[in-house]
Amino acid sequence: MPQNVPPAHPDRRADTRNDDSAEPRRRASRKSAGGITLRDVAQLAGVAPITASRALNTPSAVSPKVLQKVKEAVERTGYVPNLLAGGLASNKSRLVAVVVPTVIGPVFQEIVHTLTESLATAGYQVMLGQSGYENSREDALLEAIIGRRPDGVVLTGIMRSAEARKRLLASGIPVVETWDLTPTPIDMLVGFSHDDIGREVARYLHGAGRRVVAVVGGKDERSQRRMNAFAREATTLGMVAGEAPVAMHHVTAPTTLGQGRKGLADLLERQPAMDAIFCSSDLLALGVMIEAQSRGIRIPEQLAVVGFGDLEFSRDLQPQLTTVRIDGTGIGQRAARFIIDRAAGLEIDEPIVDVGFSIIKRQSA
Amino acid sequence: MPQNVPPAHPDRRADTRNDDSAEPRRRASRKSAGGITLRDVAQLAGVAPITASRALNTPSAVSPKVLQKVKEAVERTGYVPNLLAGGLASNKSRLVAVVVPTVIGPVFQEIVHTLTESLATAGYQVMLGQSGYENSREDALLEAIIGRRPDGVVLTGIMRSAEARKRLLASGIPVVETWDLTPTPIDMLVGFSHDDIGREVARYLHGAGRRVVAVVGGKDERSQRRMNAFAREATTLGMVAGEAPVAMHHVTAPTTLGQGRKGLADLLERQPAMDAIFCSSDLLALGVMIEAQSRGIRIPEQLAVVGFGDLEFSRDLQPQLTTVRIDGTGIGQRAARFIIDRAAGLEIDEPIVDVGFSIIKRQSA
DNA sequence: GTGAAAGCGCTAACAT
DNA sequence: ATGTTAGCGCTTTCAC
Repeated sequence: MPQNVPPAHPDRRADTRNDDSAEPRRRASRKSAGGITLRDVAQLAGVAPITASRALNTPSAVSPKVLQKVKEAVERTGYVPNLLAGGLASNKSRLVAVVVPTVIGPVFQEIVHTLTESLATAGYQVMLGQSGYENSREDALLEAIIGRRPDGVVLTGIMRSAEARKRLLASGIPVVETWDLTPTPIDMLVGFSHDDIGREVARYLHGAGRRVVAVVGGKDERSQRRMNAFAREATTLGMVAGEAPVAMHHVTAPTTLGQGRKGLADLLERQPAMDAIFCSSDLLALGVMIEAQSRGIRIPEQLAVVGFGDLEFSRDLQPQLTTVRIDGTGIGQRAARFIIDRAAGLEIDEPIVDVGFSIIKRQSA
Repeated sequence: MPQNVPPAHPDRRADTRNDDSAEPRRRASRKSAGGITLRDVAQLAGVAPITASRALNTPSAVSPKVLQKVKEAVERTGYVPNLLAGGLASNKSRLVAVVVPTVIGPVFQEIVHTLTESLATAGYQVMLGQSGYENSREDALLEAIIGRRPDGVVLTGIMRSAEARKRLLASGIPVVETWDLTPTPIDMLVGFSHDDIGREVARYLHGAGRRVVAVVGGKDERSQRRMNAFAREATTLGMVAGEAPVAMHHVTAPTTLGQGRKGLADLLERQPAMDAIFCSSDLLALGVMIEAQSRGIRIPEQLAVVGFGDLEFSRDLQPQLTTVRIDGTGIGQRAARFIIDRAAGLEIDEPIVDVGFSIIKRQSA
């Protein structure tokens, strides 16, 4: 005789169709999304919902037979777990917020790409936020992020207000700051020193025999730090014309090729003696090169050009561009690992990483 | 005043436990995230949770007095609504999945940027997905997306497998396809015709007096369509050398400047008579220009070059690059609007939009 | 290894 | 205008 199993998981929705004479009218059950739920899968597999859940999340915790049945049921129904519900119940959203000033421009592409890839592989999705170069809607963005209860936040290239800092800290969400070495990180950090870069580039040009340097640089804070460190070091090394300070041409971010062209034109007037230019992006450097070429200035003979970013095209320019390379992929991977490890409850022994940079020596300088 | 009343025991006698003592044995309550919840805010404001909810979501539905009190309570506690819970309850996640082949490269930047911006303004967040140019992990990606129950999906520049198509359709999530004009869209569509572009560019070059054309193009499907349409039209117009087909140099996506240089070198051998090249990206075009320059080939006198994408730098090149402009911002805005309107339950009268393109005539062709 | 109960934090539906 | 109730779909906790 077939054992009459009492309904292990009564269907509440079906309940509403029962006769309503015995009791005052039952409330209409609220409408569900109508999709397949874990309950449906479990029912089909003949197990309790929790068992189906375990079969999907910790397969080793159920018997092979059950695993098989559940898998079949999933297959048959096309069930896709509701991660909103799962996240609410488990307090793990498997979502990581990535904040960049903007995705326009080549600067943060590599890091966004790598984060998205690495995290996807580990079962996390990336939520994208753009902070702009102004601090305007930073609060709204922060609210949107915290509201999703992400398992981590990766901050790239932005200056956060003290208020924002406090709220993030208070939220308890793991935070990885990148693209800089701040003295007092909120939590974890993967970056490099903009000051060091400026200094090293100055030394490199000095070693290459350059005597009067100039700068085309973006106005954003980090670019400024590279440029100022460069100018200081250059001055120390005597790479200036007489008493004049290092000539600097400032442009607004995001930097463009056109700004590079204008930059050279401007600097040529202000400091005709210069024989080397440090640009705060490869795009600016390309602009400088194109402008130089159209004026018959030969690179590197008359003018050395150094870029920043090592964009994909830089090695194929004519002449090949000497530039500063940042390992965006490495930064992304480390940041992803930090978040994943933290979510797994692992200890992070060294939460601050300096990934450094390298000067890629090519023909232009 | 609302108390922490122990949950009223549901009238379930089906429970077969027979050792139930008179006193309800208290299980350890499951740990909560520990954060401030709506309940806390409501309590502080002296109202029911639902009233606090209304104060936040539909302020017009509550009295000014209550609104004020709730706002104060939010302020005091630093409460941030849990959107996971809200999404689960309301069946609206306020999340939009955006899928691009890759964020590397300039092609999809504008659209991702605009979508993120527009949707953020409307209170939606963007979840980023990268499909790669292969169809490999498309299924895993789809699962990750559907699992979040987004209010919309924007698909950009990808070929979806029939299986993926079916699942998306079945999920009931509003879908906006972009970057192409497919004959049978899943749902909504904002795109342009790659065939038309190829055709128009051929006509333009013909009108400019060019007689033998060639192509440097990416191997991805849409690039191919532009290139093939271009070659067909060029052949029709007689822009070929004798019986020879239009010379085509194929490169793998993402396209690079270096590939453009190699492309010109290759084409120069295969079709020395050519006087015009259509490139499937501005980066390729720049490569062609640089290679031409290093060989002493004058543009546009000896060789006309047309790009695709109208990157920011293209107008600042020497000579300025003639190219095809796609309004990525416009596409992003329309796609965002489609999703927002659909989420608001509005009718979409014309769910298929052809945003067209324009040939930006500059010096290179 | 499996399951019942009890929520996670919020909102829809109904009631006042 | 405000409150009560009952879930949304899942996982944690505890029990066997």
